[in-house]
Amino acid sequence: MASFQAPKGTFDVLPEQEAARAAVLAYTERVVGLAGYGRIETPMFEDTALFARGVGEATDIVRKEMFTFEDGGGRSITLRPEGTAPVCRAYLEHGMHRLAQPVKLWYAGSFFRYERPQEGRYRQFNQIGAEAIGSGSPLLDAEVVILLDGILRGLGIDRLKLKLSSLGSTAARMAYRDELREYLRAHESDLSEEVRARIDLNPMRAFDSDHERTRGVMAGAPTLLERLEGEDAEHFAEVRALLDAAGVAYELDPTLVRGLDYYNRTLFEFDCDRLGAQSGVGGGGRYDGLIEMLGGPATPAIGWAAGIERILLAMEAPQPQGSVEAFIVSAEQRERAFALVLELRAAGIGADLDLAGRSFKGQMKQADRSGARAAVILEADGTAKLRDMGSGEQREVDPARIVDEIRAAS
RNA sequence: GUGGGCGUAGCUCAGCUGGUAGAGCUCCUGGUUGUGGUCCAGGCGGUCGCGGGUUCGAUCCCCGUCGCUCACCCCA
Repeated sequence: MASFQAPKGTFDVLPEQEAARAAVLAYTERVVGLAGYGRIETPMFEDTALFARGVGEATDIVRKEMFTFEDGGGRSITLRPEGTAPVCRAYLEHGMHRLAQPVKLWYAGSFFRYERPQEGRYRQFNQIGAEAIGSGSPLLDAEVVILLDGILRGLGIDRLKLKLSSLGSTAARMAYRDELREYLRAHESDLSEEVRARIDLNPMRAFDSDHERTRGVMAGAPTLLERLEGEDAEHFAEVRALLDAAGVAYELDPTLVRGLDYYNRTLFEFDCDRLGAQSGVGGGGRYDGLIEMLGGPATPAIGWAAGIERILLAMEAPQPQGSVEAFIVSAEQRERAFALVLELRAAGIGADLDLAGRSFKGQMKQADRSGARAAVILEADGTAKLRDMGSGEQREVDPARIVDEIRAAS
């Protein structure tokens, strides 16, 4: 038993798992790249206040899930729990409001949340995300939803469900929350203890309760979508029409609540039932007030994030890792084999040799395991043979022309 | 933070009502003076998570602790 293990909620990504992750990143880059998104990288940690203000003091993330510490200079630092606030910070810091709007950015990297791990949930996890800042057009709402939908489906994830809602304007949302709170208080005696405790903090959560009498109460509760008015209602109708036109299926879910304070208007989430309890693969929404909250000018924006680990869980078993093309087998000519391996690699051909002192038979076995299509057998008399590991065919080759022979064979 | 399940070889696991450990896979060697993917044989590999208790004796019972895992909360 090893004396050290990866810290709780963290994990190693082993070589055979990297290919699938790389594929997710490559595909994401292609899809968002075609839509004009440029990649941005922000620090793994930020000033704690950025998240406290940006994400919201009342959210679970800020109240109990942040990895916060003091640096040597007495500054309060937090390992980033999400990507939107940092990207907005960078937008402001680099004066991106001077660029043509909207500014389209995407990112991929690790995020940190101090939580009890479970399937699809880790303390250090990875996300891909996209943010489009500087436009309130419903076209942009539709674009980002379609991008994530395209990425997820393109990666082969099926049994995917898109839930869509709108929170309306911040003012409308606040008004609705007050109305809901009043409604809940009026029926307080029928509510479960947990729901009652959250009336002030997060009344929307009451819609998710399993408590029977609570459900009864909520069936008669006003919903946010019913309260959408004026421009908010128009905006949402337009987003829906655009998604319909694009053939993106969704279901309206007025109870959809994302646990971050900065959202307004369009809200969406992709669920996959292959994931168990943590069924959310990714989601996002519009956050027209965030930039202003961070000290910038009023700037509309929208974005999403998706969990790479959850994407991987939802995907079919992925493809195997890469392998070398040629494996050099030799009995007592390791130096010669080594020199040949170096020569092949220099020529751009993946090559390897036995590095464990194996018997001849063991070397052939390793050649097989390595996935190499060709094995080169160096004989004691200086001659060489080229063996096709797929067909088993083998022939003598000119030792001086091995690189060419292998190149020709592949 | 709360609750359930589990912690025996690198991996997956077995171990009956307590008598100081087994299998399969993997890996190495041999079966073929050298040729892999099948098969056969042998071998390497374990402080039975850790600490304490009960007992003549504990992997097996009890307590504690750490870890993993699933779920709640919430979220990726």
